[in-house]
Amino acid sequence: MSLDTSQWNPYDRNCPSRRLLDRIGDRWTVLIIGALSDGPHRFKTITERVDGISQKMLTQTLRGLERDGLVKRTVYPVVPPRVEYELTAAGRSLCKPLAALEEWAKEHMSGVLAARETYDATTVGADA
Amino acid sequence: MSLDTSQWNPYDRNCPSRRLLDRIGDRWTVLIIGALSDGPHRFKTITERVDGISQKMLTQTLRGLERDGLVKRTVYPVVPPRVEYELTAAGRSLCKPLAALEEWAKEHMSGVLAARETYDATTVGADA
DNA sequence: CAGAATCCGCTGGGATACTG
DNA sequence: CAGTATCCCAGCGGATTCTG
Repeated sequence: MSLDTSQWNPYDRNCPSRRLLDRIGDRWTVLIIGALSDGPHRFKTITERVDGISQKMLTQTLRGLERDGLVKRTVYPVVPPRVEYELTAAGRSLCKPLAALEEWAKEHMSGVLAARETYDATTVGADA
Repeated sequence: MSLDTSQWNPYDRNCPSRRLLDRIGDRWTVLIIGALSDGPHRFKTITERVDGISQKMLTQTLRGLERDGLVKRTVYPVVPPRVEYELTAAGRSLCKPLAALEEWAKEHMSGVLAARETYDATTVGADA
């Protein structure tokens, strides 16, 4: 592939890679990619897997991912409509990094919770 | 450490791990952790490294990271003030996953850009 | 079922001014 | 230098309604 990664620098406010980082770090993107990591799924299935996502945000995020070439959208001309979403090769390559993030979150959840208690207890003076 | 990760599920809207995922996927968190990955740094240094971040967001994000036990804040009682931020052990464990994300973004930037052009060209009908 | 469209509140986040 | 405090706007994103 011979990719020149040196030309992209997310630490520069004007670099497109910063916005890409925004997208993939997006609250819903992480979960949607995760939900699609085991194969193609219908719109409704994703809604169920990603608990609490609104239909608007799901559509919107999927469109963005499709535009970025990370997800492929397939419409089956049947009634009622059947639309399936699946990761492209690029999309699949995102699975591992995002899964790692998910894994990190789960592993450190209790530690973070504990740290917060300590912090909040130490930061006395905010209460009446 | 024997961590029971099975109790956390970010796909559940009420699980705290979803919010943690939000935090670490945050636009600024990724860059700030990255900026601190090579050692302690002063407030101003981070501002310069993370191009375009406002002092408000830097303070706010750093406070959140400190509260979560990912960053340690050290104040040197000198004048003018000198405050250094450094990653804790937990914070350092986040470096690799986030660096992977950054790396992914840089590697796939050009592909994504190309995909967008194709998509936008295909999606004719939005104009005029 | 899959989605488009609309209304709208909330807050993320920038700009600016002030302080220790 | 390292913040804190305010003002304020844009847009994220939820709820609801309507359609093919």
